[in-house]
Amino acid sequence: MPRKGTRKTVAKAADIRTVAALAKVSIATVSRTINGSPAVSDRLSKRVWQAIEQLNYFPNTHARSLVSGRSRLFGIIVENITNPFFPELIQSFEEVAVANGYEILVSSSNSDPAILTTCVRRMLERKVEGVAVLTFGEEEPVLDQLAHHNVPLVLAEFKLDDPKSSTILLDYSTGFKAAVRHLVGLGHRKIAFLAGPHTLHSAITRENDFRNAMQEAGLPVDPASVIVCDHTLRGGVAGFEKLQTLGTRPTAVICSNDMTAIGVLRAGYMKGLRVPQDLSVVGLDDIDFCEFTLPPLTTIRLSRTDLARASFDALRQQAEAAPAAQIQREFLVSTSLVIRESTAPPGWV
Amino acid sequence: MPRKGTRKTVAKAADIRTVAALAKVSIATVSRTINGSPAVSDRLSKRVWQAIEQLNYFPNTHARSLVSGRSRLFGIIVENITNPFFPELIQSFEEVAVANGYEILVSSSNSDPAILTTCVRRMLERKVEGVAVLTFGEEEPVLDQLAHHNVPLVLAEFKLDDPKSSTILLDYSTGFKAAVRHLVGLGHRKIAFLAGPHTLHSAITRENDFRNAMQEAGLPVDPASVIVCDHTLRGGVAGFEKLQTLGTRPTAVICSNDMTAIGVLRAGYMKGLRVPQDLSVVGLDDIDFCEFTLPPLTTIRLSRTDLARASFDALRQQAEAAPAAQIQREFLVSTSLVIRESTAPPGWV
DNA sequence: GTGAAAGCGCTAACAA
DNA sequence: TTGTTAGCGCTTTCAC
Repeated sequence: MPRKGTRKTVAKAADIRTVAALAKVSIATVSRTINGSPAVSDRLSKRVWQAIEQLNYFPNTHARSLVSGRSRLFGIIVENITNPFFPELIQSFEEVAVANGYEILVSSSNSDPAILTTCVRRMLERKVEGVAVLTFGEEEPVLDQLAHHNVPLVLAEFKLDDPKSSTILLDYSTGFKAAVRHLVGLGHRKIAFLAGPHTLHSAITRENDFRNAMQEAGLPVDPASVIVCDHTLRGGVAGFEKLQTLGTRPTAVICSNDMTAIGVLRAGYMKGLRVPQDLSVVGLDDIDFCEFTLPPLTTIRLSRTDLARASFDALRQQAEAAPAAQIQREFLVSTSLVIRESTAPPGWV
Repeated sequence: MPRKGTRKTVAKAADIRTVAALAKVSIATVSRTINGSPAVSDRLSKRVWQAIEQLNYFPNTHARSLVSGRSRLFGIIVENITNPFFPELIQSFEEVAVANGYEILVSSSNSDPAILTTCVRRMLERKVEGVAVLTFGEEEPVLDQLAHHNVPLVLAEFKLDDPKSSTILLDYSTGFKAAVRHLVGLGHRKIAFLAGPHTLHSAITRENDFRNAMQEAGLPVDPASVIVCDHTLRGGVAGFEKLQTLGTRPTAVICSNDMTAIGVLRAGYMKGLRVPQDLSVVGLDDIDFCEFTLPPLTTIRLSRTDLARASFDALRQQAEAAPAAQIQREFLVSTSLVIRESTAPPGWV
């Protein structure tokens, strides 16, 4: 039989005064105890903790933030949560943040400026102490608004002329060079590139770094074999089809991200083309799934743990540094090649 | 040349008093205007909005929450963010929430009670107005703590004896019956099941519903052909291998979730077994990726939009209902079969 | 319809 | 070392 509906007059949750009363100290002492101030005697501290325990008390974050001016909240804005790279990135970011006593507010912009504006607004209202903008896109107007409100920012691959902002530079170059070297070592000469949309900073950087790597290897880049896709699986399928129409067929293709590469894998399979025997495929990101594609994908790894870590560190420094302190405003995250089974000598059996 | 370091003495962000002063009204009027109180004359309202615009003002959420006792925050706890189902679910939940003026706090528990406890604690501190616990697991102790603090709760497939909690029931039964009927229609008689871990409520329910569907179809369930996996891709691979050792080989297999099915697809491919010719495979969830597996996966669709929507509605009702109001405490989310290319008649060419 | 004033739960400056 | 007290920025009575 269900309990009666009386519910013992909904006891208002314990507040700092309740604790103080029970511990027979002032609220200031309770506050100090909670915040680990050294200026509290063991005797009182013990009494306070006991009272806290007994009342199942925990402080009200809103009150705390209001008076201290610190929310211990960071925002993170990603581009597109459908690309597995981003959930994985958020996950890493959250882990670091929570481990360091911060909370996170997540938003995905889907590259829609209107959505982005709302996100930013919401974050501003919640008084975030910093925002990691990991969209890799061009959202400068909105960023200006954040910068305007003196919110520390960390951007991927983009520098804002604001002392409160930091930048994470991604060294794709290392990864691309390794990838090209790897392919050349296998005997490939004709290497195509499936690029990302040119609205993304990262896509442009990646394409440039691919070209540089090719140049360094002394290989020409056939303009027709650099095809702009959109970083989605579907886009990879389309890219593969364009690849097939090329007069001189490349024996290997490097993709601007893993989703594109997975699209190529899939389209290739549907056309009866064998990877890696007929075509070697290289991705970029190293999302968890790469291990399980058919065949497992050779890819340029962009460590999301490193990226998350760097973003967090950048924000934390900005948030916690003394006003005039000199802080690190540029961070470098590296890439490396992970060789799996989607690459082999051309014509290999 | 960079601007000088003076930065026009960091103007403290505008607050309600600034707005009131500029609009030449009292702060009460500003507050009323912002909150859409009808008791403000058009004349003043206009002045206030102008001032707000001009100052680029927005209210401080912490102050608001502190005084009103309402945070407009919901928490959502999911099990494992590596399974694409969950990011997709979070995404949907966030959309509904934001569209309705709520914010969300996300946590993934990874089925670790310690992590869960911290999550709950953090959510409590932020004064969430409700938590959606979509872990499908057994975290009753922690839930008790939430319930204890009078926080509205919505749980998937689990009923808590607390007036502040609601339950979302998942009708897997419809989906399983459709799947079995589909397979039987194709000519299958030996249908195996790769179950989820028995620590999850949902896994147990799914297994039961599978058995019921089989019974209804008049088909026996060979105990050996029900194999417990763990809802991961790796687990699916292992499950497939066990399947291969069975004396009498099933011609079709239904999996407790898509990741398991994808594991089967992959393992099958490595063994040179053809799907669907040699083995029909059915998943459950219908994650985005199903469309792109090789071959595209036939699956029992559990709409995450519906699930997110139901969770949100449940929480909102709890949060906003008048104290004594009668509210809906049970929600039903249905499943349906999505037929793609991983199922075919046994031995079909 | 509008304003004055009393807090929401907490931190931090100041006194003791 | 401890306590008193003044707000943090806002909503919400209660007068007018």
